[in-house]
Amino acid sequence: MENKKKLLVLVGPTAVGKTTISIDLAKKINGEIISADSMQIYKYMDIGTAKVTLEEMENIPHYLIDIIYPDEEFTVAQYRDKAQEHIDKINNRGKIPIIAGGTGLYINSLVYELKFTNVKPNDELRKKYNNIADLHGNEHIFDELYNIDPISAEKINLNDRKRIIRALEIFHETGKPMSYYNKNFRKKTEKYSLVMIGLTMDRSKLYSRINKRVDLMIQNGLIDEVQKLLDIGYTKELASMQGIGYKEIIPYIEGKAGLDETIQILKRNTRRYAKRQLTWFRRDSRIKWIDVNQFNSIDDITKCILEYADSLLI
RNA sequence: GCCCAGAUAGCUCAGUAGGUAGAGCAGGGGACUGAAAAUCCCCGUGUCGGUGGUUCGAUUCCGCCUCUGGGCA
Repeated sequence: MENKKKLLVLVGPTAVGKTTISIDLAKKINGEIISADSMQIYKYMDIGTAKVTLEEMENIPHYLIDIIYPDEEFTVAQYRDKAQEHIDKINNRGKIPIIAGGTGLYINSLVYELKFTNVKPNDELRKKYNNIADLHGNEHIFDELYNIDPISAEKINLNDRKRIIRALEIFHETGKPMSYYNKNFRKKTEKYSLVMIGLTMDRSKLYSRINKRVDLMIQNGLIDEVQKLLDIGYTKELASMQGIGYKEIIPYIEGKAGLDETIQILKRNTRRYAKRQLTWFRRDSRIKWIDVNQFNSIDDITKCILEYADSLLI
């Protein structure tokens, strides 16, 4: 029997304490950390993404943080390729890779047999379809999709323009409908000796942590950080600038919103994001959930994780 | 102490010419496959402040009480 590579995945909503716990865990199991966070990949975006600092890392190697500039494009497929490389290398060194992060799609790209088509984003095509939809309504492009790929069209809402366009894009580039590629939609990977841990806590406690963290971000200079990004020339249209903590601050900098209002919206959007993350991760039955409030210390939480992960420690 | 205005969903408020009520925000649930911190879908029962009265029936009308604003002393 072949020796499967080991993989420990640590997920959870924003502000639940993933960073601290992942580092403590890495120290105890001789692990290295691979981030699964779609915003921490960007350089210069530190405060708003609650990025780990060098000091916090405590010499534990971290990967896939600060890997591109905010105006560069990045996709899940790239993430998956890079992450898999790191997983292999860390295993080869006799250490345990820990995926830690909150971006569900990135996690799924490693933990399911996602067969991405080889259709890369086509900005021109996307622009074209956006224009059509602006002029004639979503119905127009939705109908086009329905004619070529009714199966996918059934699953996509008329208002979800992004997905309609992506499905059209796939057909346009390959001549085959998206549903053709999505046959093994939710096939769990068997590639790894895998343990998945989810961190959670009482919703109201999580929300007050989020609110406090946002206040702290503002205190620590989030507004300056956003201002600097704008000064460099990174515009609000960039995917990176759509991140929570950036898209809300820009109207304030532009004088279109007051500070209190801005902070309220930022807190709310972060709360909603945490909720969506929980929705996403709840779907994966492999995740073993840990309510972090039931423990008195980080050390106790890590010990609990180690019990779940004993199969990796042999 | 007196006069006036309020008291309805977690918050701000609307409403019922008497037949037990609905918006916004907040919040909850869900979807998701190369933009994902993105994008999208669904969800509103609450002693209508308390108590007594009128009435077949009161959150709605009347009395008293409590509380909160504002005004007069």
